[in-house]
Amino acid sequence: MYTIQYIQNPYMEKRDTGVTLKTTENSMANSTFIAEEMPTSFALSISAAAAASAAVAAPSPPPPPPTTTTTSNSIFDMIPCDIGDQKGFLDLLDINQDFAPSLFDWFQAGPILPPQQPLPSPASSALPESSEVLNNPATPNSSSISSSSNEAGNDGQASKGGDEEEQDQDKTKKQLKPKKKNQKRQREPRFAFMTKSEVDHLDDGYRWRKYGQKAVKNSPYPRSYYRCTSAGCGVKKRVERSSDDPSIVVTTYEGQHTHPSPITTRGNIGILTDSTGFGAVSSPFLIPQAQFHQQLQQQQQAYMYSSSPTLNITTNSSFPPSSFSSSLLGETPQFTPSQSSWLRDHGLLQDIVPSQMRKEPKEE
DNA sequence: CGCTTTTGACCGGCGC
DNA sequence: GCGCCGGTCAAAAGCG
Repeated sequence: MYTIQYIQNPYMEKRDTGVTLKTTENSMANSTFIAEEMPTSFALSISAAAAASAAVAAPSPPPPPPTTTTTSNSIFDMIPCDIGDQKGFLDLLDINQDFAPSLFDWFQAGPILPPQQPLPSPASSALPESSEVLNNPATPNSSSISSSSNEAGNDGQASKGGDEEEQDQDKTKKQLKPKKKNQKRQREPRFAFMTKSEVDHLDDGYRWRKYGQKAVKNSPYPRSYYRCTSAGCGVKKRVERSSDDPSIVVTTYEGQHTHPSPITTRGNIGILTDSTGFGAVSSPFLIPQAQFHQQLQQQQQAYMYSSSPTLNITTNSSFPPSSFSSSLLGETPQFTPSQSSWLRDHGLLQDIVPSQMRKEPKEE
């Protein structure tokens, strides 16, 4: 099972506000995504075993303990992490804050549609500024984010290609990009989650190339930096093991993929597909925004009519499927077709599914 | 041979 | 201004 929690400051502490996504599947694990400042916490549970069922937790009640004990191998066991940034998760995502960001939103990191059905849940107001999501599940690969910093990151770097001349100048400058000083580089939306895993680098369906590794202060474990290998795709991710709990891996994603997941392409995601409808998975990263919006709208409508919504996202953002309701905590959550597709489209399930499941279905 | 990982150097931001 | 730290670069090594 995966437990996903949304925490405001994942890193430092798991806050109340959190969403927990729990999935219990064969080999699934628990992950918790935490988004900063998420007003309410919600939990989502998915039981993969059943085939893609998921439930979302309800909003208000005190957030469940972040630590779940499951094990899985994919990213999807998330645990709350903290992303260093102070910025709100929404900011990072570039999401309209009016709509409370949801975990899903986060995943998709894309623009969100206006809520068609305002959720009753109050949490919304709170979302103001958090920006990162963490999850603390206990599964195979989890990681937490720490986006804090200032990141000077580089997204902005255009550098490389940019001017070769610069390179000539100095090697010293090699990496420099003429960034404008005043202009801090804009950070791409980031999303972090923690997963309990023995493997540091989780298989999330995309291909990554490691471009750096740094020792982390106050932690015996190094942080690894990965970049999506697809041409033109600037998505990056950081992976580090929690010093508090070595079994937990914190993964932070930054940016949006501009291409489909190799896995998807290959049809690896099958797991949930067929029966569950997770099939044609397209993670949020994969979908062009315009298209994504359309899908969302359609999906939203679908949700509205969904007869048995099991998941509920409590943020004010109605966005994601309002149908996700928290009804099923603890039990095997089930996704309605529309829900499934929603998750799928947003990359939730896809991302959440442990690689194991995708690759080698286990029994657990 | 091509791609990925390793690893030391370097840069920019931030705090003191 | 200086030092620390996070993040990135790129050459070299490793691997299939």
